[in-house]
Amino acid sequence: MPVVTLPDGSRREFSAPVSVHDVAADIGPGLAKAALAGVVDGKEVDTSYIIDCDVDLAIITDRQPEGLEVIRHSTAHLLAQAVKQLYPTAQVTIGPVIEDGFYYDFAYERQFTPEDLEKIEERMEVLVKEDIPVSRRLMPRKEAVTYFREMGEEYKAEIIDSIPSDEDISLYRQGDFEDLCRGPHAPSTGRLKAFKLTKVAGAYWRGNSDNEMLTRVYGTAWANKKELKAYLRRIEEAEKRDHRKLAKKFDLFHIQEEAPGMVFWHPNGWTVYSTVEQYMRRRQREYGYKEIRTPQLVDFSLWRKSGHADKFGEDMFTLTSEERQFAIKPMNCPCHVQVFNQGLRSYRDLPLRLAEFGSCHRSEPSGSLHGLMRVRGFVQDDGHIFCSEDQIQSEVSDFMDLLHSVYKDFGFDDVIYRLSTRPEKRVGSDESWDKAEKALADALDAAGLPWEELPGEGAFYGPKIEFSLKDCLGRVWQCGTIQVDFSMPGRLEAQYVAEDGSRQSPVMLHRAALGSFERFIGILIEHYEGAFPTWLAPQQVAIMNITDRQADYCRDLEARLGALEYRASADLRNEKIGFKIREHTLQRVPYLLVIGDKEVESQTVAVRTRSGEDLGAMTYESFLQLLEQDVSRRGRLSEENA
RNA sequence: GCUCAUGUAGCUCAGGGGUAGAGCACACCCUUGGUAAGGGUGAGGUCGGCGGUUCAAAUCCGCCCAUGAGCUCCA
Repeated sequence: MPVVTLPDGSRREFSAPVSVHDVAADIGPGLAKAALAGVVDGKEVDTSYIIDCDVDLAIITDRQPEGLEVIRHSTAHLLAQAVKQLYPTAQVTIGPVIEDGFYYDFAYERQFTPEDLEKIEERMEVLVKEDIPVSRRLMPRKEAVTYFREMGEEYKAEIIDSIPSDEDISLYRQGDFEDLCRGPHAPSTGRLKAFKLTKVAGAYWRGNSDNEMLTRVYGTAWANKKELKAYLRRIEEAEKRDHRKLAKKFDLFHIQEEAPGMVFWHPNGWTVYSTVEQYMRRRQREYGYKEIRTPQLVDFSLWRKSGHADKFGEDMFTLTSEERQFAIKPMNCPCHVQVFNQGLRSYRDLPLRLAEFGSCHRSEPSGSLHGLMRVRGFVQDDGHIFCSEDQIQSEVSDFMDLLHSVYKDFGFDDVIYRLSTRPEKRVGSDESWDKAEKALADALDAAGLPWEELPGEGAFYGPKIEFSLKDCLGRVWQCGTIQVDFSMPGRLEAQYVAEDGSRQSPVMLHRAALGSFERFIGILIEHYEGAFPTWLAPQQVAIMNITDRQADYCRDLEARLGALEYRASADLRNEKIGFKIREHTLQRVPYLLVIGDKEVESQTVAVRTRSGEDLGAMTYESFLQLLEQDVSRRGRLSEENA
């Protein structure tokens, strides 16, 4: 006599064991139709699961996130079934749910092509129409291994071996296809109504590049066609914002074959870049940093000493001159230690904050290059703080202050904090780690920030905080970081004289707010879709004459604004005003000044914004005030000032 | 680095074993026009590079380079 308690607290009593589906049907026919799975006493089960004792039950439909996962997982199985029918010698491996969809990896004699994808998707549609019921059964481990091995599914057999021995091995069958799976699954293939295979790609077995490469099929699946369509539209939106596309449209930068992964900045892009750089320079000076500059080429022996040669030797660009081997610096830290090491340092010098817009080169794998987001030549807004252990917390707090106000100025209000703590392999005493981890955590807590701990994810030389920001599409980008380093100062013999006259190694904090200028500007381009706020806009004001009669007045305005360091230029081309407005609006110039006889006569400017708003005629002084206000607000979303 | 795809005019793209195409951009001419595209004329390409097959290759084949999507990696 099972009693079923539903999430709303209501109870239903049954005279005999019932399935989840029966309970749903007892509640209502609509729910019975919508049920995809159930949660019995906290465990996800199929709708066919038999309840034979008193339980808590929640019915899962496609309205819940769990339901969507079931749909995606079942669609992955549907994909595998279609593949096995079309390519019987293909072996199935794994097919998990991922964000917005799923994938399935197959081992096959060749990689699938986009044409295969079309065929597979067609077959999936056929299988959905057939509405094949899905059933589950249990099998002892050994038997399961033999079962899959006999089917020629070596990978599946291997997976079973890695399942903890106390777990049941469950198999799901739909028609001619049976797969190892924990479940739950949709009750039949007919329930899968909105999916699309999106791409094929290679992927290594078990994610290890030493293993063979499988062929992976990616797909997306949703509760209904409408959601699928909305998803595809979202993808299109993101593609429109692609910084590589916008770079062409707005003439910001280019990358060419002869210098893969390195950026040729054009005047427009470089204006943004140098504005960001000058801004960072000013902000860091405010926070007590001394700017320095260190060499690009450094003898390989320093990289051996710092330990980078061992770990990253292959990924450094090297060259030989007069029989000496050099590396182009992949990072700035060892060079900053060299600056610290000049002269005898006292505890009174601490904390010493050194900053460099350090140009670095790393030989990133060719396949990983991606526009400005992953490059081989980049510039970090790098900084190193040499301090004592006691100073860590206040230094971290100060840095977070700086970082927040910087992010706000760039229009990012949403920051995610992650603290990575000691890994198994590490240097430094446990006491030092205790102290450093606590200092970082305390700094986060003191600022009242929500943070997540990533245990064991710290670097071997110390714990770190990573700062990620969310752009306007909700995408997360890791930019800032602050890392405690117990190792490098010792390796590179950095010392200071302590109060008691003894020699001590300082703690070194590595920190960056933007990460790399390249990547950060890439993020800015996508965040703003090329419509930079006025302080960053490559061109801030376009001055357009209606006829040649106003040319001199336009040139005069251009000169006056230029003298005040505004980026204004006159467009005196023999074109109609509508044409010029269209062009500069598309180029996202914040302010368009229309100059006709009326404006010359009254010595005013007619102002139009890039959003199409007509602000009417105003005096030059009024416009200047408007412009100044806009620029000084930077990218801040709220009215408060820096 | 691995897998698959792609590479044609400045840009976006069509074409495809037999004289290289469009739109936009560009140049010149006409037009001096008040808030998102005025008209005409013209110039522009060794079809990513190297090699092969062929009477003939941008087209088919091989290698290389770069790019794109993933995988691996990311101090």
